Amino acid sequence: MTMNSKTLVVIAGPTGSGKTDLGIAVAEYFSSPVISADSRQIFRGMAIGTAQPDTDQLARVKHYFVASHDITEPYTSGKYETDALELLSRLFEKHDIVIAVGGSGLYIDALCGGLDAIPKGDPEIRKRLTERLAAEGLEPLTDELRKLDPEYYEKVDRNNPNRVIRALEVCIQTGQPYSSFRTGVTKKRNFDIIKIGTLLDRGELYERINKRVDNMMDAGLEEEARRLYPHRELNALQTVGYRELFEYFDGKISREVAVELIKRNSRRYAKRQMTWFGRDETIRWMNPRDTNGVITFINETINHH
RNA sequence: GGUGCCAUAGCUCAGAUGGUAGAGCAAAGGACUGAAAAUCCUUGUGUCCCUGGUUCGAUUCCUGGUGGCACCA
Repeated sequence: MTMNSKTLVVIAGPTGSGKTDLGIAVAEYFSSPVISADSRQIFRGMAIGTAQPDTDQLARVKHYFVASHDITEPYTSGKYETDALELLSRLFEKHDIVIAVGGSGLYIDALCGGLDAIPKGDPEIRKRLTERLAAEGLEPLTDELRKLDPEYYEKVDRNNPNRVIRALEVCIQTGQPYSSFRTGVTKKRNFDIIKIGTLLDRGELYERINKRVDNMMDAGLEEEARRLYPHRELNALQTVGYRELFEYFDGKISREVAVELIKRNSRRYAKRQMTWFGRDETIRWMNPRDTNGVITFINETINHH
């Protein structure tokens, strides 16, 4: 039993499973702020498509990392780790419990376990590699990776351009193999972590996702996307809900098809999230509607520490 | 009512001159260390509409039915 111990309650789960509402309820109960762990809700101007908490919810509970950054500002999981930890240490001065809510598995892992200290990628190098990928294909890049980092070459998914380019850019920039920076060590945080996963029946989750997309369209997602269209190349907009509408704006698909694709891609995204979170054995899966059960679980867990 | 065409995976369809079948999409499973709502990998058994016949053997050919579509009345 440690006095003054601090606890981060993480609420994770697939998109559309009710993380936001549960997070608000739990935060209100503990009078805690919420820090979002979501790589897209962090941006301004994307409120509808990324299902950010609504104005009423934002008024009830203090939120961080929601609509806090401009879409033109490149953001990464590494920066999130730094920013979130710094914020947390300030919040823990006044709160014993802080709630983290989000669906970006890598961001949550960065926050809870840390990323290895790998130098930030140089945008120029990445740009060059990306151009080479477009011009020459992937093979010359994997060949180069074999020379610069044979160890990682053996284990990397060599069909995955993002992985290959990331490794290469680190090798080129630092002159050292990418794998030499990878320790796989989980950093110890100076606060306790309770992870809760929002678990819904697959059929129900998919129904909710489909319905939520219709609601987004009713709420003006198309207009939101039109405002963002000029920035369509930005990473922030490589996002379900916008890409499909951009295709519609380009006349490549009908509006109806775009909506169907948003639903389908949201479902696929949810499935990828479930795969990611399913690996995390520290997550306690609970019914997102069972607010009291979740609060009870949190209280009991804290008292046991 | 008549004639013709069609009926195969959740959907759209392909195919075997008779030896029980395969594409696309959908779907499912998985990977993931500074792009992560991104990116990538794997997975195809289904009364081949029903019934009877021919045949060693029928989903394939033939009879009859049922359903759909088209045209003619």
